[in-house]
Amino acid sequence: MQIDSLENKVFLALADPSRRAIFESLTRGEAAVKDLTAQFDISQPAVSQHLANLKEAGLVRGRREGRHVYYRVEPDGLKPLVDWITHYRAFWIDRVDRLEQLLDGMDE
Amino acid sequence: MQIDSLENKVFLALADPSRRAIFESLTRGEAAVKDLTAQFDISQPAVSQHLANLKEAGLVRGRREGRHVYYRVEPDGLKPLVDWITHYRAFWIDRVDRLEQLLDGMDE
DNA sequence: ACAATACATAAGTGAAGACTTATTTGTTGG
DNA sequence: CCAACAAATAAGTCTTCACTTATGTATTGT
Repeated sequence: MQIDSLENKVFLALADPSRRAIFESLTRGEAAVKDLTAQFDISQPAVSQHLANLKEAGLVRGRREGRHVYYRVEPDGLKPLVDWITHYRAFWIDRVDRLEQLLDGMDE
Repeated sequence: MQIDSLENKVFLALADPSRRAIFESLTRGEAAVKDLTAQFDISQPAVSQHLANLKEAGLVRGRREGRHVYYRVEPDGLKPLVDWITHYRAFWIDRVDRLEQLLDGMDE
């Protein structure tokens, strides 16, 4: 029994193709659950569950307007993912830098 | 029955915390299966299975040397992930740019 | 050659997860 | 108000998956 970090939630949320497809759709603009349900070949509850998952991961935000709930992408939602990547990317760049330094030193 | 794309494999591979931990460990340097098994609290077969998964996703590469198999990070392995992110990040930046253009236009 | 070491594969198990249908909860138009 | 619509939640099913133990496959040292 372990609390999952936001980072883990983001990775888990994006691991599912349907969820990524929903997220991608939302990057093209706000949409109500109804619209998303029409757009994909899964039931309305499935869509709602995916949205709840994305919301839990901080990737998406819901806004009620009358009978509809409009979802939109949360701008900083991908930050944990970006941070994770840049962290390890930075490591490689650092290694490359150090390699270059080494090579430069050998030139002299 | 559906082929899964490399993109999907990458997302799936990184969705598991143990697998991310193994990947992260490998960014700190090449390691044999034995070393990784010692490092984490799971069995050797579990480690091998995770490595096979990471390899299938193009995130990792194995090199046999005698009885040992040394694994290392595949430098371009994260590219699908980076591409995916920048694709949608580009969309937001574009939106921000257009918003700024609009605001600039209103100044005149 | 063979015992030992390192790793991979096989097979089984329990938990998590992605769906479904059925129902409940909000919210409005008539 | 209430019939109808929109979305969320409940409950059940079937699959996927992360592990385990057991076994197979390479590759050495002696």
